[in-house]
This record gives sequence, C-alpha cells and structure tokens, in this order.
Amino acid sequence: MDTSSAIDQRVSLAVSTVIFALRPHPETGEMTLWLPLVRRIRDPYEGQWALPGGPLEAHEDLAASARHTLERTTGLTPHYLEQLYAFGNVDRSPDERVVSIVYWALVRPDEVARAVDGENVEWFVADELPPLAFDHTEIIDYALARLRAKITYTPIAHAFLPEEFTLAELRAVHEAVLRTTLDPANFRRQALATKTLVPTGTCLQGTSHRPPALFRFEAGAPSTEEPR
Amino acid sequence: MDTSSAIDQRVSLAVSTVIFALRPHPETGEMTLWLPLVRRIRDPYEGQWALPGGPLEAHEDLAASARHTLERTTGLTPHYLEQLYAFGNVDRSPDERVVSIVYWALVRPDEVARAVDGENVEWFVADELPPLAFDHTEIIDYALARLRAKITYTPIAHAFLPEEFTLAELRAVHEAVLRTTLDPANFRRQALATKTLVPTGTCLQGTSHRPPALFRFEAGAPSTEEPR
DNA sequence: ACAAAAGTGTTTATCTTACACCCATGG
DNA sequence: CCATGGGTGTAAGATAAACACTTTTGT
Repeated sequence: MDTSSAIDQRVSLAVSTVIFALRPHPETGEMTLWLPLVRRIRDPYEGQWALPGGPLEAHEDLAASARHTLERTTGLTPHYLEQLYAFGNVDRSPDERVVSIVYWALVRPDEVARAVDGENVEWFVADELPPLAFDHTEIIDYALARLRAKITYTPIAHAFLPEEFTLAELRAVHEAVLRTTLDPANFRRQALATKTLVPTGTCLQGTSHRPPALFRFEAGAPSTEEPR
Repeated sequence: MDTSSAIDQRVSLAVSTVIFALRPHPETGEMTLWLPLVRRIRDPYEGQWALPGGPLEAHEDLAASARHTLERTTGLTPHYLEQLYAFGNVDRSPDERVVSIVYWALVRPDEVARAVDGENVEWFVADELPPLAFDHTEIIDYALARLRAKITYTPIAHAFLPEEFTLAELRAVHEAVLRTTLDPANFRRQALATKTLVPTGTCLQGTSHRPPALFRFEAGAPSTEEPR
C-alpha cells in the first residue's frame, strides 16, 4: 500500500443518530415508524437527505454529542438512546475519511409535537425512504433490525409512550414496530410477566367501553447499554 | 463551555481488540478463557497491561485495522471478529482525547500455539486480570458479557475449535465459557437442532471408548455482524 | 340491551429438563 | 467383560399459542 497526500491521512470522527417515533401512516392510517432526516447543505451529497449528526467535539462524551446534535438540529430530547454501531469503511464518504459512531433513539409523540420542524428537517416513514447520502440507508436498515429485535426481548416500547399508558397502547407500539397483530390476552400476560409495569391504580376514562387500567414503567431492568 | 487549547481540541481514534482463547487453568486444569495483553511502553500507564490496539490508519477499514494490529502485535489471526463497542468518554485517557473502537475476537488453540509470545505480550486468565491501563478492565468485562450472552443463542463456539470437532469438544467450549456443566444428551440435541453442524462421516479414533463422530461447522447462519 | 374492548381462564402444542438406558470401543 | 464416554429414548415440567368466555363501560 502507498501513503496518500497529507490531507488524506486525517480521519475525522462524527456522531449521528437514527431517531424513531411513531405516528399514523399518511395513507393507511396505521401506526408506523417515522424518522427525521436533515437535508445536506454542503458538498458531498448536497441536497440529499441524511441522518442528523455532527463532528465529535473534544469536550463531549459520545452519547452527549448525540444528544446535543439532536437538540440542535431537530429539537428532540430522546427518552431512549443507545449506541448502534461504528461505521468506518474507507469508501463510505467520497472525499474525506469519516468514521461515524451512530446512536439510535426513541422519542415520544409529545416530544415530536414540540420539536421544531425546521426548513431542512423532514420526517419520513422508516420503511419508505428516498435515496440517502453516504451509507445512511444501510445504517437505518441496521437500526431498524436492532429495534425490531430488541423490542421482543427488552421492555423499551414504553419509550414511545407518555409516562402513563394502557396495555393496549403498549401493544399497539409492538404491533407498529413489528408490523404484525398480537393476541391481546397473551401480550398482556407476557408484558406483566416482565415485572416492569406498575399499575397506577387509575383507569383511562371516556373510551366508550370498559376503562383500561393505566400503567407506569418501573425500571429494575436496565433501560440502556447492556450487552447482548 | 469554553474551548481549550488547540492541542486539546483533537480527538484521536484507535482500534483495539479483546481476544479470547481457551486453555487449561494453571491450577485447576479446567478449560478457561484466556486473553493476551500488551505491556505499555509509553507514558500514560507505562508498564501496565493493556489491550492490543493502535491508531486507525486512514487507508484501513475498521475490522482490517483490528486484524492488522492483531497480527503485528500478537501474531494472531482470529476466526471470529466482531465489533464490540465504541468507548469514547472524555476522561478515559488522562491527557489525550481518545475514542477506541473495540472489537472482540475468538482464536483457535492451534493459532495460539503458532503465535509469537513476544517480550511485551502475555496471556492472562480472563477472570483473573491484574489492574489494567485506561478503562480496559471495563471493556473486557463488557466483552466477556457479550461472549457469554452470544454463545447461548448463536453458534460461535466452533470458532474456538479446529475445522473438525466432536460434540463433546463443542460442549466443553460452552462449559468453559459459561462456567457450568451441561447435560450431554440435551446439549447434543440442541446443537444439532441449529442445523449448523455437518457430520464428516468419520469418527475420532483412539479414545479408549466408543469413537465420537466428527462434525464440521456449516455456515447458513451468519457468522459475523448481525443485529441483536 | 348491545357493541366493544378489558381482562381471565382453559386447552393444546411445543420446547426444556432430567435421567434411564443401550452402544461401541480400549484395556 | 468391564469401565467410559457416545448416543438414543422418554416422561415430567415449564412456556407459548389459540381461543372461549366473562366483565365493564358508553351509547
């Protein structure tokens, strides 16, 4: 191998995040996964959509950098944030050599509503994305696979919901993420068996049928960063 | 926040690897996990033991960098290599800001034998390590947890064994990694149910009892890099 | 009273676990 | 022919899936 010019020798480090939220599909009306993308305003892939992210500052931890960039570009403060993977192939950026440490995050609907839908930020249905900059399509596929795998063995679905929620709402999250229907009775047992749900004692009123009990998520189980 | 001096602004990127191999414990004689460490010859933590690794070269992919450094410092060529995690806390290195993308690897005993046990390389029992440089103790704990979790739901144990092996040998790997005993009969069924083991047709001779059948690992299942 | 979803119970199938037992080889 | 691990069979227990049925509200 030969050494290239001095400029090429530099490796720059960026932190990006795949942010998931749930809202109804524009056509079918069913709940589906959405994610915000940022329009690139600089040269490589200018005008294309890309994951929100930015260079790692020397004074910031990795997760802090993800949070900071998220807040700055999309106005979002995720309730769940986990490192996804470090993408660093030599050819993933045309000019520069960039290693991206990618996080994935889950946000609640109220957060999404409060978020600023800036000029260069737009939400997309996660399974119907336009062509993206860099290897970001591959990254999002990987994040989607991780989310769909992890929701089946870890109680993270609550991160899509407000503080208090019904079991039907929790089930709707699972169904939306996994794109299936789940048996209400069995889902209930399975969810309660994790011992992570605490009944608030109150019920949700005004449902035109029997009022469902409200639950709150109780840690005890780790919410972020455990090996698998 | 305030910006520090120009030197502090730089973030350097390193790639390190946690390498696991199996050999008998020096006292009990039982098979246990070992890993090679490198003695630091430079200032931060000089003289202390640390994970093999090095700075990321601009022309190398991440996994290639891990392989390359491994070969150079320990002479090992792993049969399994997977990205573990990116460690990048601001305070993990006293002076510089270093982000380490850490891989974990499994090597076969014949590889270990062929490896050069250089002056500054030494193997340790994975669960009986001395104090290490940087946050490497934490990193190894994380890698150990990942290995022990992953071996239960993924057929990676064969990466510790030669091309052909018996089910008893495969079971011994599981028992050594998980530090338990496993029922031979049930382990057999469970292992064969994965459809990843192909009988070679031959048997291992000279065992002073019934000759066990030899198997070879057949891919079909992904061996590296799938989300969980 | 009826619809509709909440919540409980029950049956069946499937997957683990434990362990009894036969098999094949070296000594 | 005996000891030793290889390999097969099987019964008991635990888990998961399918679905009937009862409960509680709004209309």
